[in-house]
Amino acid sequence: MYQIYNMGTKESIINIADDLIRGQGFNAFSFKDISNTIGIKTASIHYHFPTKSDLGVAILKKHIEQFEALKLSVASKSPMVKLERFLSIYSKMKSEGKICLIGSLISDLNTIDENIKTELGVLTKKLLAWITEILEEGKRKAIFHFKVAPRAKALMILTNIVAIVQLSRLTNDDDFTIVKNTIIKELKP
Amino acid sequence: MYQIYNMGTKESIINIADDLIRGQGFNAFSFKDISNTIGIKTASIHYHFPTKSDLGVAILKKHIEQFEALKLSVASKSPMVKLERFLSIYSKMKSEGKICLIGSLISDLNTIDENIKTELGVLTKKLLAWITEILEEGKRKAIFHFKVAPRAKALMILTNIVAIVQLSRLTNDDDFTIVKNTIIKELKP
DNA sequence: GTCTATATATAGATAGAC
DNA sequence: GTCTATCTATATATAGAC
Repeated sequence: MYQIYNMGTKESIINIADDLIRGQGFNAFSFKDISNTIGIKTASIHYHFPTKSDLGVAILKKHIEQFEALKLSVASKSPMVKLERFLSIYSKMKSEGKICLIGSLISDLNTIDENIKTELGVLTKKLLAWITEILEEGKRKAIFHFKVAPRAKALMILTNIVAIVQLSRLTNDDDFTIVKNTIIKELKP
Repeated sequence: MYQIYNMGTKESIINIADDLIRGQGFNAFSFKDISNTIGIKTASIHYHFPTKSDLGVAILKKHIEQFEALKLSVASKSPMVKLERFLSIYSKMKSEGKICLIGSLISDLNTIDENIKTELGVLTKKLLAWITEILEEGKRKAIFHFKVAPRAKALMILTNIVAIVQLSRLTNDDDFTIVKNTIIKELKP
């Protein structure tokens, strides 16, 4: 309830750091990078986030909130629409030359603070559970067809999209679209 | 042909740095980490590898050589054996708590030296081409069954395994086995 | 809330002795 | 080939003025 006004700087820091993590990685970005972009001294960033880990946790909490909002916004839609909405987030990401937060932080898992790790676990499990739900609903309604357990299929799809948004930068940008389309195609009879 | 003897230190540096990259990430590991493990001063490491990037390139060339050797060693085997041999590398990796070199470096793509990037591209494309060949051969011999193009299917499998060896550290270690088994299962009729 | 100034640590890298 | 010593740069973080 407090701090309703003047939230601009704090949010700006979160958004810029988010972009930096998903563009350079957590260990490669620095407070100076934020400083250069936003026009604020590094010491001032520490006023909003005492440590780099605190900033990391804040970014994850933002993503968790955004995920919950997305989930809610398509709750009444068909499983196919839900799945396509999920995949479209990665299409946007790809077009912006970024990778996803989970994919960026997971490779640094052994070097990040325990608090970041915890929130990353929360986000990843929520996302996986949601994809599992979408697949279950789609199977029940005979929209999706697959042989394995819904959670196993959700793991397949999540790993496909998290990795291809990164790998396609090296193999071929079109590979992103190929994988995205194949995910959909393999769910059809 | 030169330097056949006394290669111990240089190879040790490569092997330890390899482990460090696949455990902590390229930007998180330092020459001091190697120094602590191998018992050699950081300045001495620079004698063998002038820059950190030179070391990175050497590690990638080692992986490319090892890949070529693996490919050759199973050339006469059935497609299923080849695929299982490929997947078993990731099983070993998983049991050692490591991730793969491609998966580790790809998330740092925007921060690594151009020379490393080039070699990473070589390794990734070679691996992808090999998986594609295996799938083509398997399809021709009616051992594997899949609807999409072999290269598209290879992208699906590669992204599955590269990402699950990382993600399963957060979701559930058993998820690695689930994905590995699902890859095989989905290739059967 | 942002600044200047500074503390402290660590990074990659080089020079030159042995 | 490895060492000591050092350079330069940059990192996260803190103290205290404004």
